[in-house]
Amino acid sequence: MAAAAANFHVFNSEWLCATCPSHDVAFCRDVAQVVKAHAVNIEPLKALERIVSAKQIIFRQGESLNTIPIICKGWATSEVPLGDGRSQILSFLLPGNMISTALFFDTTIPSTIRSITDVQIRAFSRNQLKQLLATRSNLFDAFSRAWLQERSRIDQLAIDLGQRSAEERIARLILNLFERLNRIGLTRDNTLEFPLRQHHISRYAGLTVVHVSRILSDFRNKGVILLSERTLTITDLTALRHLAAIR
Amino acid sequence: MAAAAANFHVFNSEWLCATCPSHDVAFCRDVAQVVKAHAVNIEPLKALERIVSAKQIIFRQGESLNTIPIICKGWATSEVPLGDGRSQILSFLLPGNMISTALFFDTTIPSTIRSITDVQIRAFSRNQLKQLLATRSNLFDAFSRAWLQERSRIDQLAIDLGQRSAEERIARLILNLFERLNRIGLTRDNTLEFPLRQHHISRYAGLTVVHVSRILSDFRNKGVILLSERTLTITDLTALRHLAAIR
DNA sequence: CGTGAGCTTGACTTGTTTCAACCAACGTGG
DNA sequence: CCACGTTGGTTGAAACAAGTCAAGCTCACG
Repeated sequence: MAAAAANFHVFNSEWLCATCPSHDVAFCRDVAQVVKAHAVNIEPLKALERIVSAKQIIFRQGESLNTIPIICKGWATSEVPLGDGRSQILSFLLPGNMISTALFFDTTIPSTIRSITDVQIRAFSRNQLKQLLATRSNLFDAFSRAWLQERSRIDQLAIDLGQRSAEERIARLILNLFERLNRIGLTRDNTLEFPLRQHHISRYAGLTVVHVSRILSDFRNKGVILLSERTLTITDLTALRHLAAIR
Repeated sequence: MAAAAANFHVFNSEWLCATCPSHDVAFCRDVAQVVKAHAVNIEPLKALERIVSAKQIIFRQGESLNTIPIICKGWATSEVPLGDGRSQILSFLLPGNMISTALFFDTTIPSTIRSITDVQIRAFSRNQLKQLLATRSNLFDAFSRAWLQERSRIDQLAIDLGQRSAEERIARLILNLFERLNRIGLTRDNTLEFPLRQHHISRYAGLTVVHVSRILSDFRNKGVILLSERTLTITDLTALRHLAAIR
């Protein structure tokens, strides 16, 4: 861990760190101008930097934290173990996401955070960030947006799990990830890095790995996606949207 | 609608209105002392009172509100329609619950609120409540708790929908409602008012009405619950807990 | 008295899980 | 460098949980 000044740009609900290669504003080709216009620089704050290798537990459910960690690079899961081996993934954390907005109000982390890929994290002091939030209204707004988005995402998951078929859930997951990565400039030509294993998808979508495998094969056979070597290409966006929404 | 001074007592995450019969502190027999000790009186605020009869839409998804409404009496749902007739109930709102803590940060209401029974609501001005929150730290804490609880409940729903069987989901729903009502003194001898129709349960638990009917019959036959005339008695709490948690 | 909302039950269908076998890729230690 | 276990993915057959369709029932209400 090393402390360093944080040159973050807060864009919509993403907290993008200008000093991380994958976040460099220049890297976000399409959104670069918008980011520059709306970005909030929170340079005065120091952030603890931490690098975690793939498949490690970063924070354990119930652990106490007095920092607000943000994912700068890599993918992680926020998941809740059930004790009998089962576990539900509540969200996939991508670059720019806070681990949990709930950490502003409670030091206890409600879910286990586990890295999928190698992950780079920067953690702000909760108190310092709180103070900064109080004085900078645009930063406060950015935080509100992040919070509302986190909330609406979990709502959406509950809706999907309650009402939608396996096919719809997986199609929607792919589309969501695509859109989130797209917003921060991490896609190109309908193609994205896709480090998820089938067991991640299954634990997010409430399905068995076997069934996930069948459905992905199905998508491939239908020609809507191309997936190999941790890279996913949406070859027929219209068809995928159709699979995602309509029964 | 009528404006009146609000003599609310904020207890844990419940916002109990002393002037509503069902909330009268005296009514909360078991928790009366605790409430008195921890209650935060927010008398200076005026609240708009509103009474809605059963099965009405109180607020429609996407509607704009600049108040924070609280359920004083009766039950309601927070639900998201899917457009094709399906809809997912995200939470049941009981006396003392805010319609949505998200209303602090966004005027747009993210779900449709519909009354189950006749409902009495009091709505605070968002701005006034915000100001009061800033000056009274115990009120702020109460709000944080309400927010975190709302959040943890929706997380729990997603977990249940993703990982648990129909039987488990329904058993857990009954236990949750029991505990929530118990906390505000609205149960006696393992018995609670139970105004839910099977279609409410089905839309919350992501099941068909038919299947809910079968499972409830099953619970009755096993002798764990008694349910008739909108009244539910848990006759075998241990067995119900067992059904709720263990596969 | 008729109509609609809510509940129950039976027979049948379907989506998803379970179990099992097998394969490919990969890292590791002898 | 090979033998080996581990992780991740695919496929088939059978079992099962939940959905669908349909009929009939009660009850409240205008």
